[in-house]
Amino acid sequence: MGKCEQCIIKQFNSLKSLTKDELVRISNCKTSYTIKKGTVIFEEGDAVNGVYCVKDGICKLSKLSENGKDQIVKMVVKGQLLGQRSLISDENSNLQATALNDMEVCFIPKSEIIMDLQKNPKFSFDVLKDMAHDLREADDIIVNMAQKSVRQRLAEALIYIHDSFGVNPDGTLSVLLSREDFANIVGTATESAIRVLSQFKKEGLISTIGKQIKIESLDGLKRIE
Amino acid sequence: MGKCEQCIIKQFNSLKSLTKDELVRISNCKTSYTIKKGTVIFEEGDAVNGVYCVKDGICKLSKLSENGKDQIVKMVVKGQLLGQRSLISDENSNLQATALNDMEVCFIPKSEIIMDLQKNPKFSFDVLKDMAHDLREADDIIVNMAQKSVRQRLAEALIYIHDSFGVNPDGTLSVLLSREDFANIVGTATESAIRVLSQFKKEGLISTIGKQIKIESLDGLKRIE
DNA sequence: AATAAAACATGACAATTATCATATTAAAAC
DNA sequence: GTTTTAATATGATAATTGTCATGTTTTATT
Repeated sequence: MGKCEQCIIKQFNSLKSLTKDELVRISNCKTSYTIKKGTVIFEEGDAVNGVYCVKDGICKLSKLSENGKDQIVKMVVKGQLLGQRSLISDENSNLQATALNDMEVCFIPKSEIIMDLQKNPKFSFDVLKDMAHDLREADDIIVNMAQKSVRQRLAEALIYIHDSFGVNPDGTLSVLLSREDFANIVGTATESAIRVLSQFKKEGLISTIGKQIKIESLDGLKRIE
Repeated sequence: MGKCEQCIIKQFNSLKSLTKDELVRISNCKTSYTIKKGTVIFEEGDAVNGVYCVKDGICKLSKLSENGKDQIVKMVVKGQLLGQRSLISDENSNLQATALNDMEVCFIPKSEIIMDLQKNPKFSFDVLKDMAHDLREADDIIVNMAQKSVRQRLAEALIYIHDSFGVNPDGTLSVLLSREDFANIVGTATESAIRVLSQFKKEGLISTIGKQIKIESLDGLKRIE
């Protein structure tokens, strides 16, 4: 099994602020495993007793609403930490995490991380920065949900996914989502999301190869009012 | 001028985790003043170079959207800290803060707080918890915005304001908001907010005395589907 | 107190979005 | 390879919400 001290993934998240000794300690109690596409990693209401360091793959964080829809609030990709918040607030999770790909993760038990949070101010300040960033992102999402049309929100979702998670060699978005997932990101009915995507296709803003989506005109999408 | 060490307000926020020495130091460099209703405390894009400890009054945190509307993201009341996030992320504010009442605040310069964040793990863990809580709240707002009707959202906003900020002796909500503010919390047109409130009134769920709103049936509001 | 300016209210209508029905296509199971 | 199932697609229609017009009330100003 790999060692945290030597793991390159940690460069991309707060774990980089841990000392060598701390990393060695964590390395000894972590469990590293793979999660199959579609697996629910934790559910709403679950006690999440640790943090997942995502070595590969992507998962979605979503919340079930009363009308049966599953609003996607955030996506966590390679390099990021999953389950930070529940850990800190000492409450059960308010979100469900589901793997969108096959994932490779390391699970670090809560007790270890809490210890470091309490002893290493640099680490805890780093986590704080991460969280401040998430909060800022959440504010933007609130404003978008409240003030923009489905068409605008979907265009922005495509741009976001393109810019944040990148594209395959053939130019298609590297994160493969169902139309339902898109609807759940944007907060609309699946049919509406499908309709808008079809429209984008007609307008030449995107093209599709099966489920895969390729952005043909990033500028065009950005210009949508 | 009052001393932080003796201030009861700090009980309600993270400052309670500071040591006596730290509080004395902060007390010596804080400035305490009043802010008139309607004053913009800081704007989007401003560098917020400190934290406000709210001793009395309420303010709203909002973000301007492209269509000219001003989405309210959060309200900060007596006892809470204002400007935490911008402080931590070292970025300019993404939100505007506007006083809804006359406010009494203490302003603590950034450098002092950052020093404590880096030296007092208990304090920084407390701020972390606060932020985790805000994030959870933000998630809930996203889901509500995305999945619920204006009617439902407005009912929930009324319940939230009632439960979080309390009522006057005559039973009216203690936070006095314009219809436009309600619209900006719920993320709808002012006319729509007015219409829904009128409807609630007709249904006997609320009553009004001028701008003041009194909730007549909390259960009725909760039952709205 | 008279006037001006906001804020509140409501109607009429348009635009957006959801829902239901029903094809069509793609993927999974046998 | 065929059957079954799930995902995608599109039309028709209803429900929700936004916009514009206009009137009324409240609040502020002189």
